[in-house]
Amino acid sequence: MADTDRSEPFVANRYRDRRCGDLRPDDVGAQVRLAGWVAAKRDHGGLLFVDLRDPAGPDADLAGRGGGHLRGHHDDRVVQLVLHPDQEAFSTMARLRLESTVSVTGQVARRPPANVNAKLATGDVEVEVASLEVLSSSEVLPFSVERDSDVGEEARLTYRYLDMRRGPLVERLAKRARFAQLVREHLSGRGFLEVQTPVLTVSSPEGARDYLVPSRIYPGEFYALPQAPQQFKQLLMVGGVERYFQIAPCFRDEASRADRSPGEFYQIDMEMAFATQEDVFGEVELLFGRLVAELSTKRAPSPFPRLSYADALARYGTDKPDIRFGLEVTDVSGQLSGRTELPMFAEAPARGHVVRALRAQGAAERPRSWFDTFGEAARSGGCTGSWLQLPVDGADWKGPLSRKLTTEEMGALVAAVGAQPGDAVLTSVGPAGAASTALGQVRTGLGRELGLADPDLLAFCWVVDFPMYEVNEETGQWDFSHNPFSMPQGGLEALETKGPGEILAYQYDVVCNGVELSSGAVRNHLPEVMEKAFAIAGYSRERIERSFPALWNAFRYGPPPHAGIAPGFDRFFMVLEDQPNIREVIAFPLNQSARDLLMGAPAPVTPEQLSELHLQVVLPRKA
RNA sequence: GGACCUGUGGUGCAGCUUGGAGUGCACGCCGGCCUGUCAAGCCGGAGGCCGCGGGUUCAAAUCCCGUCAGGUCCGCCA
Repeated sequence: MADTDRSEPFVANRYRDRRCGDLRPDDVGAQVRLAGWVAAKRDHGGLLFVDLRDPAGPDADLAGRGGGHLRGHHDDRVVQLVLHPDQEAFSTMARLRLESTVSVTGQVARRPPANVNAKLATGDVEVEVASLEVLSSSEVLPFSVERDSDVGEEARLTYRYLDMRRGPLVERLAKRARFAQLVREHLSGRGFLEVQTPVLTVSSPEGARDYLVPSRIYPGEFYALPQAPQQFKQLLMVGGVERYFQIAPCFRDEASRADRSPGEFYQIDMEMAFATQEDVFGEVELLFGRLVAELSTKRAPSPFPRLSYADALARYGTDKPDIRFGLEVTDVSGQLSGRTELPMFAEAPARGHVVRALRAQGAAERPRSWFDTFGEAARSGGCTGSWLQLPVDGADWKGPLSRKLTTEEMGALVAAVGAQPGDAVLTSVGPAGAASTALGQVRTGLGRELGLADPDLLAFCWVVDFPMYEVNEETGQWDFSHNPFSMPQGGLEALETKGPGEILAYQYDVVCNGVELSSGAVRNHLPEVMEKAFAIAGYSRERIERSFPALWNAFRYGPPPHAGIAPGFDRFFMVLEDQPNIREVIAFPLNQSARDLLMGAPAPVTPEQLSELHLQVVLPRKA
């Protein structure tokens, strides 16, 4: 690769005139000055070896491709120094702790053939130290900075800078930087204008909890950090920007998950004027295709397959399916409900219920507790879960259904899902949406446990036709199921003639390997349609005006039809890098409880600060 | 808001099921020896409120309750 170009900006100074990791046999005989960390010492009493490590260069993300898989030290950044006891430097170095920083001068020497270290890029040479300057000394470290050492995450976050020195994290940060560069280069080349939008804005009544910032000059008033630049990007469309993008900071005061950073995260926020859903899909497939091609060795089939929200739920039991493997949920309503005497199946159609089944591969001899977990999951979704365990080695059929179904019925069920000896068949009876959910959880678990998914595949897919509304469990009222600014399919006519539960939206997700990467929509740019759409969710026109004054007003002055999407930047990169959690791709992440173990945030402030902001703290009463 | 898992010298773990002296492993740390190592090696040593509080018991790292911290999940995330 072009790593020679990348190391070009290196400038010699009083600390160093070469990088440790760059020394090669060509340099034998040269006088060099090197600076870095003492990564390892091997003290033979009459001879002292030191591994001197550079800081990570601009091509740190490439380090892993060479010797990065080797155990030991930071092979691409390290060179061996040799010190002899007749020098002043010898005793100084012998006393110096690991991870102290030094600057040394010396001569590059060829190693004797027997002592070449093939694991080091610099393994053919070593530096005979002539002089040593200690630049800083390190105390005993809280944990080993060795590349592959096993360190708990709590310690890594508390001493994030030491975690970085180990190597892999900085290599990911370097790759993340290239990821961001590529996004900018690609989208700019496709005619998208990068615009930065405010971080101090107004609280929005919809969506997640806001982070609030008290105003000093307006007592009792607050800014809010944006959950996403949603309204700003739509205003840019009204303002005549043809295509917009931004690697946008987003702030949401919500609980975190392994794939969801607490507090703050970034989105590749995009919006296009005079554009359709198809236009958005086309641009995203181009962008993602390029990102994968240039940053990953995995395959990403394109164009991305599409499935409707209803199909995703029915076939995979989730709206974010991992389509890298089969084991799809099967609708067996027809097979069983008419034929069996078992009331659970027989009466399903009369209740408007469906019967769904899943081939649980290799599950025939799983413990009772495993099946009970499934049964409990089905019950909590308002469904009835049951199962059938196929015979193993000529033994009996097992599971509740083996006692309740006839041999013919069991045969039909087994045939319907394609079960084999050693498998089990799980069934779920209930409302169409819910019936597959518990089965989908089992499918996901089996996929992981049995390793059914191809690890070299990035299986993107579009999930389209999300419902516009759903019933709020608490209030019983119709709510927007996703973005309230989405255009309903069928427009005003659909809103006026269909039941809220029947109306679909031009609302879509892009999913990869079972992870939701992004939501997007064709926006509702027509005030009269908007008014009707909000009315169904119980919003008066006055409330729209009050809640979204800028957008409401702007849409009175000729808004273009527009559509967009906002792929999660951190999450996409996490999937691309196969990282188990999102903190691994963030330099200074908050922990799961939204606490910064390094800086100590959040923290109390002084009474003076509170007073200046016209705030009083009222702590919750202890229970 | 809820569920589950984890918490043992500086680090990573084992010990907990079935209570019996802080018992063990690897790394690190301190001291000594050592001229070709490269995760150097050899010898010796120090280092512990078993997260914290309460309970059961003759006796608790171990069992029970509470609490704090970290993680995973559900709710939540338009």
